[in-house]
Amino acid sequence: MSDKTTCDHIVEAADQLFYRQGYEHTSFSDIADAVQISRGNFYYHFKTKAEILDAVIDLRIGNTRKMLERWEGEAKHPEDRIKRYIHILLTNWSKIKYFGCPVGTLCTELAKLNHTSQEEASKIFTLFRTWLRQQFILLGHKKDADALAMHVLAWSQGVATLASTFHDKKFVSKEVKQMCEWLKSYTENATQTEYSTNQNK
Amino acid sequence: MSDKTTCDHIVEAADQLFYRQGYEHTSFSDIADAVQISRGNFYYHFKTKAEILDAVIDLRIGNTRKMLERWEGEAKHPEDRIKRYIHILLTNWSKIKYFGCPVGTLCTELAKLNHTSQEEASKIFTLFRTWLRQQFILLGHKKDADALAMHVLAWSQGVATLASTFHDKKFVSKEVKQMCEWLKSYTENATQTEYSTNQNK
DNA sequence: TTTGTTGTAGGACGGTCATCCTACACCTGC
DNA sequence: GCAGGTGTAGGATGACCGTCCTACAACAAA
Repeated sequence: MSDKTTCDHIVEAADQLFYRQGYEHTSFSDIADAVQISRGNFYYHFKTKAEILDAVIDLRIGNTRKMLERWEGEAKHPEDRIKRYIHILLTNWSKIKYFGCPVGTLCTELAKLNHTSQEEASKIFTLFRTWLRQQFILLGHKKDADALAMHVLAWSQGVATLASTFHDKKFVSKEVKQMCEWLKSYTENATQTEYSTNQNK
Repeated sequence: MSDKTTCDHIVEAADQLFYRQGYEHTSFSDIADAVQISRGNFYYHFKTKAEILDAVIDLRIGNTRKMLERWEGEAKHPEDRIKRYIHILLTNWSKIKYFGCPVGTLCTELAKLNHTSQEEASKIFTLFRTWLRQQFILLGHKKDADALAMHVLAWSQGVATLASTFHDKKFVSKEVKQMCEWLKSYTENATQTEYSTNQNK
């Protein structure tokens, strides 16, 4: 906390505001108020709003990477790891209820703005995709791993979207349960022994 | 075409622009340019931007209702009707590729803006939900009908979101195929005879 | 012809936005 | 003490936004 720079604080505040209000609907003043900093002083840290966005995306990529690594430490079995992903829908329910999935909603917004950082934002999705794929490979689904990863991604995305529209936790719980059952059917005939903790490179 | 009022043209142009650029990112000038009308003259037709949004939502509700009725005429078997819904992902691919699902993205945006018309927009979702539920009831899944409807809704939403992020048509085709297969498993043991064309009321 | 309604054109308004500039406080090294 | 880098404060700028107003064209009814 003490060693965080003003720059870090700006990016963290922007991260939250972009999630809750959207990128475009968040002004410099909003961020300035959140960080308790002079509005005009932003130029010293970030030349443009797009630069803040890129920093926010980088932050999210970093945080996601850390989270995935943590999950790998906490759960050795790939099924349990994938379950961690699925369960974000419940653990982050209080936010998802109002603002949906931070990744999906950002990508959607940037697509409509035809923003330069669209591809950069999609990298957060790709991070999850690659990680999920790796888990499915470990489960023995080498050929279908990417399709399975995309399927999990899409499923959770859809649930998040409907969750924020209807604010219905029972629906989310039901879908999470279904996803876990579906996952189980892809786990049962997998060899239990040879899971490697090593990722790609 | 000839009997359309200026008002209709405004709403139709706004409908398209809200879909492609988002509600907030679309200005009065944008709509005015599209309709070839004086910018300041909007006040005569719509007192506020929110009023245009409500008109757009009403238009979408009307169009959706018409489409569902058309589907009912074209397909007598509930499975085929639900398939029509699933296949929008492919028939509207050229738009979904860039802008996602018009319903989901609007609801998501309005949620972040904390806009008054959030509930109104969610009615478009509810329209699909109710219709899908009815089809599942006709398929003999009286008890689970709503959950199944929500599942189809969520699944297609997620696919649309990832489709607009990765622009990958193969993925969409694959998921559509899977959805149809999944649907089939809920159709096979349904009684083939007694499908009623009558809806609720 | 006059009156009134309906619709349009174009610009004025107050506000907000991203951006940019300048003045100033703080600190470190000389 | 002084110079120079680092960070901050606060306001200026110009563009754009939603909103609103007024003048005017077109047409129908009186």
